[in-house]
Amino acid sequence: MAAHYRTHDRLLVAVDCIIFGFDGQELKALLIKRGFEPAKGRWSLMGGFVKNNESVEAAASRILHSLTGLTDIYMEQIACFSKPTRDPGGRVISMAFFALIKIDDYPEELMEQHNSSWFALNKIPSLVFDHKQMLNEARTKLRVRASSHPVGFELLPKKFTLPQLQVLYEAIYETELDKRNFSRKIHSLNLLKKLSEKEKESSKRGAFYYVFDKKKYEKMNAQAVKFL
Amino acid sequence: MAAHYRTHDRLLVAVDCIIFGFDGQELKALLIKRGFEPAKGRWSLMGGFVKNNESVEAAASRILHSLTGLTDIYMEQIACFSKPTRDPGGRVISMAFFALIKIDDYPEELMEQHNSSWFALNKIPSLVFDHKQMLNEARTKLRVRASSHPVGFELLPKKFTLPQLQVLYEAIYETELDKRNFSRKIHSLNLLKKLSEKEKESSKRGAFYYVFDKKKYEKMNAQAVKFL
DNA sequence: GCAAAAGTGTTTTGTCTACACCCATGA
DNA sequence: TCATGGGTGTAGACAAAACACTTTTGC
Repeated sequence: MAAHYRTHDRLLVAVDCIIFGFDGQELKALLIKRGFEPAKGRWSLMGGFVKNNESVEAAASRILHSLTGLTDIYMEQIACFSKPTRDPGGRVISMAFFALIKIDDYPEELMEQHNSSWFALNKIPSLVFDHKQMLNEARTKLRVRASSHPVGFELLPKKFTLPQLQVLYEAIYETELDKRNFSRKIHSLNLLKKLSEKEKESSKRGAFYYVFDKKKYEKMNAQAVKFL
Repeated sequence: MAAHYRTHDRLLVAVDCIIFGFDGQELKALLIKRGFEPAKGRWSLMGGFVKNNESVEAAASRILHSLTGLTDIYMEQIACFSKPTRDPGGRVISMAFFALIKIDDYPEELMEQHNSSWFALNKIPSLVFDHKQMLNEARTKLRVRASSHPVGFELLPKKFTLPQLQVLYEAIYETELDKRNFSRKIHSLNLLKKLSEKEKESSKRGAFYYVFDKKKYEKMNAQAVKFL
């Protein structure tokens, strides 16, 4: 590996992750209290620096793992934020990612340990730097993505009911959906397996559980399914 | 501006631009023969390094300007390419952009001067590094973008005819469109102003010129118009 | 027996697609 | 006068939206 590019500037490259979770009612984002200067003590996205020997995706995975203990998190690039003055601590460009996790997979202990907390999207506190903008773009991107790819399931437990799925999509799109149309649409995709078991907590009658049939989805090698 | 992040790795950050043009028949991409090692003499996207005091967008604009002499080029981030081994010349992460220019605005002299050349998208030669992948993602992104935003006009002269516009969209989507449906769709958007002048080169009858009414579009502050 | 959520079909509306003929003009 | 590309309307197919009642069961 020769060194041809000696004369050019080298920059600090960070990744910042918008981690979305769903509590059954609302979409939430995981934020942490910054533990170091500058802006120590303020709410911020989870982030870190990209190392010399890793891709930005690898950096994001590493950082997500260090916060949540999870691996194989669904993740997607949003955009590069690179205004020279965006971080008063130095010249840092940041690649923003959104990540989708099942909210229950993130253990409470770690929340205390890392000073992290879930915030409903309409109750986001002031954030450091350009993190609010990143979060807004993440939301937009999530909506776009969810409309053509089955990413919602990343936010739900393995087993979920149709009403739960509907509430999730209503949260993502910030709209109300008609349950008959929703049900028909979902079933027409043929991507769910109905279980015989029922969820009985939220109603007396109980709602059937479903699981997402990932294999089937991959088989139909659909780049994009018109989802909702 | 303190220096808080001293211990972290610094990386070379590049931008690479997929410059699209339209010659009235086909979509083309502007490529240049690399003038420096590594991979000197091979076809490549136009790129360069991001400087310490500029954003990636500013770097892309600067680089596009240096190649084409143009300013205010329509431009959009595609994705960050960052595999550690992607560039044998060193550890460089690259932000890919696509750019849309009017093909006639790029003067022939500059093509010789920079060893650049337009290539139809189905006749792209072998490219350095991961540039082919960047180009493919650019194409996808252009399609997505053009389906919901009026970006096609960036590729056409100020005055254009409906048949010209249709051929452009057929090139972007790689499909044939029905001219009656196309015409109705375009007119229903109410974003074109019909001129009284006609284009008479490509037919005896002549086709009316139109211009895109950018002000009107911005007034309807449409984030997204379902375009085609 | 009633409150509360689950589940299911039909009609209406609007959008997308397919399709064919006349028009204006230069050669 | 004819060859060439420009311009226009309508009917059928399909998908999306609106809409209400019955079922189950714990209390």
